[in-house]
Amino acid sequence: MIIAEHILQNAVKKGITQLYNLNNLPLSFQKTRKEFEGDFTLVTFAFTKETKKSPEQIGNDIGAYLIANEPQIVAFNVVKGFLNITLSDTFWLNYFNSIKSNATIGLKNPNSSGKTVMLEYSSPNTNKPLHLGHVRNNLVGYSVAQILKGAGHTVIKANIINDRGIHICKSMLAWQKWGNGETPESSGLKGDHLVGKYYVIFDKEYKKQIEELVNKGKTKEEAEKLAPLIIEAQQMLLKWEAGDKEVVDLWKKMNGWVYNGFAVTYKSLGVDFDKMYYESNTYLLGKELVQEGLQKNIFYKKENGSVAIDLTAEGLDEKIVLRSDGTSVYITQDIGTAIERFKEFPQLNQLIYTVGNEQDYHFKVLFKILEKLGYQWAKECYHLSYGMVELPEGKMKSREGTVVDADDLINEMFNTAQQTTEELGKVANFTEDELKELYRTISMGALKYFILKVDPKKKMLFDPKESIDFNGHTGPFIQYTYARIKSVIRKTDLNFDTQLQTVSFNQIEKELIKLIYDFEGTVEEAAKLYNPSIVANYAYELTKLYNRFYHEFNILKEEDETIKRFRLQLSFTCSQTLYNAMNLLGINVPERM
RNA sequence: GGUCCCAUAGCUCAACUGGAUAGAGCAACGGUUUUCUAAACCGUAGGUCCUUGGUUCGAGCCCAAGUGGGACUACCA
Repeated sequence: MIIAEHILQNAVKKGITQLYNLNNLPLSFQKTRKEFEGDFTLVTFAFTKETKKSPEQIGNDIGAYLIANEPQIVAFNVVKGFLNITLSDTFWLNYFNSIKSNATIGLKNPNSSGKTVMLEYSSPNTNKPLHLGHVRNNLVGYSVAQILKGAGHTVIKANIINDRGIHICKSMLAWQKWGNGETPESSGLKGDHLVGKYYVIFDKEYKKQIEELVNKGKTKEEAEKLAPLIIEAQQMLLKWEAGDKEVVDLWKKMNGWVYNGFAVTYKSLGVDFDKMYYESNTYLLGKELVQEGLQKNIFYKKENGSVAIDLTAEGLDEKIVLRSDGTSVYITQDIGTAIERFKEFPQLNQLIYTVGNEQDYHFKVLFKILEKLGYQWAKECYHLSYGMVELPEGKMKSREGTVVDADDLINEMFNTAQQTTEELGKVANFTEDELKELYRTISMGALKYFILKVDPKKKMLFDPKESIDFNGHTGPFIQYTYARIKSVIRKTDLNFDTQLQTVSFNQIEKELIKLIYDFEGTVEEAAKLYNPSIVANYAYELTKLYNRFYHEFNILKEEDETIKRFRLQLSFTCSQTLYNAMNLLGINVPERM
């Protein structure tokens, strides 16, 4: 329990009451910056108005009070409006003793918060393989789920597969026309790639037809609607909706290929789901709710028969929720599925959608509509909006082939990991299987860390010409440090039997303990903000500091037995903290590398 | 046209949500290994935090205007 802040809060509160007879001033402590002496800092500018004293005076008053009245506080200094407070070494040692052998350091007990969250992520289309943009979605979604679990929430990971619609029919039609019965087995292609190939073929042929029509004098818009291929695809969609056996069988067959392909990619990425939804089952949901909304006058019928909602008062536009022919649009089914999920899971407190920021507007509208329909939980719906992954030349576009394919990238990373490891030549006694496992761990560590270290909200750049690094601020650096600690521990007997009573630790050791102390708050903050990058950057800070420690001080060769034991325990606790932090990111750490 | 997002070192990203002298990695340059894993460590160099005004004890962060970039604004999904 964030014990240090607790002590400071209470002591300072009492002090202010006694010194100035003031109550309920908001106190906020921050970590003291490295350049200054101290552990925590109280900013005293905030109290100048109430106390009518200078910030320096206030700092000195409170500081003196703390020294006199709180035995755990041993020193203070004042710089301008900053009161820097130092806690005793005993306090930090006690803290360390209390957590050092705790495997779940920083994490709350599973399901202890009483809050249940459904987190939807991944949500692929079944007409093409996954690319780097999807990878970011999967990694962010999975990591946020891990972090929310770490914060004690119950998390249901959900995936809604976009398995129907005109885009699926495009692949199907192209395969029918030009596929010659090709299968994943006959072609040696991964199922999702095979289907994606025909999606691209469709687009190429479709563009040809458009061009021909334009040459015959049609406008581009007319040509896009008149091209025989698109008309055929639309007919196929109608047949699918009517349950036409031939179309449905083809659809099942090709979707099956895609699912097999996705399963491989998901396994590589290390992501999984508790609940699968399929749009082919849910796309009709929401229609009857439109009737309900009409009766409540939340929606209105337009002259042409379509149904809409007016959100101009909210700063949004008018939005169609049902077409004039009575069929639904995308948001209709989103309304339906949201309601369905809260019915299916009555204990649900929150619904999180991991979807790119290009859909910010869509979700604003969706949540507003749900709110207007009177659902109390509407305000607990949250769009976990992440930025696009861009290439140096701009956004990735599937149809134009300017995408970084997920499987290709994963394979490349694997090869780089293998090559780098072989060059370093430290794995002579690994078996073949152990090596493969190690390359997987390192390559995915590099890829995942690369993506998760940046704030999900921001767009990020990926340059395929520059391979993802294995040195510096990277996943492998953290993994290496973990393995390094394990290597030291393997050489001796680590035991926590006796508590350390008195150890005078050096500056870096104290900083390490303080940093370990920060982990719990870091996890809480990351959970509050749905932001894995906070955990990623924390892990890096701890790693860097540990390496400095490792370089400057001996552990096994230390002659003073007490210090040796302390350093060993401290190293272990660092490794455990790194393990937990990386686990929140979905990154494995190797025992040796 | 309207709405929203973004702009920090040559490049990729931080900055604990308004606090102290804006930090890392990569790239460049120099150094460290008979010692627990050199995927490491130490050092040098690199900044008009897009611009201009405002708010305040204090602004990279808040407000206003401008510049540049992006997304959205379908009876597509």
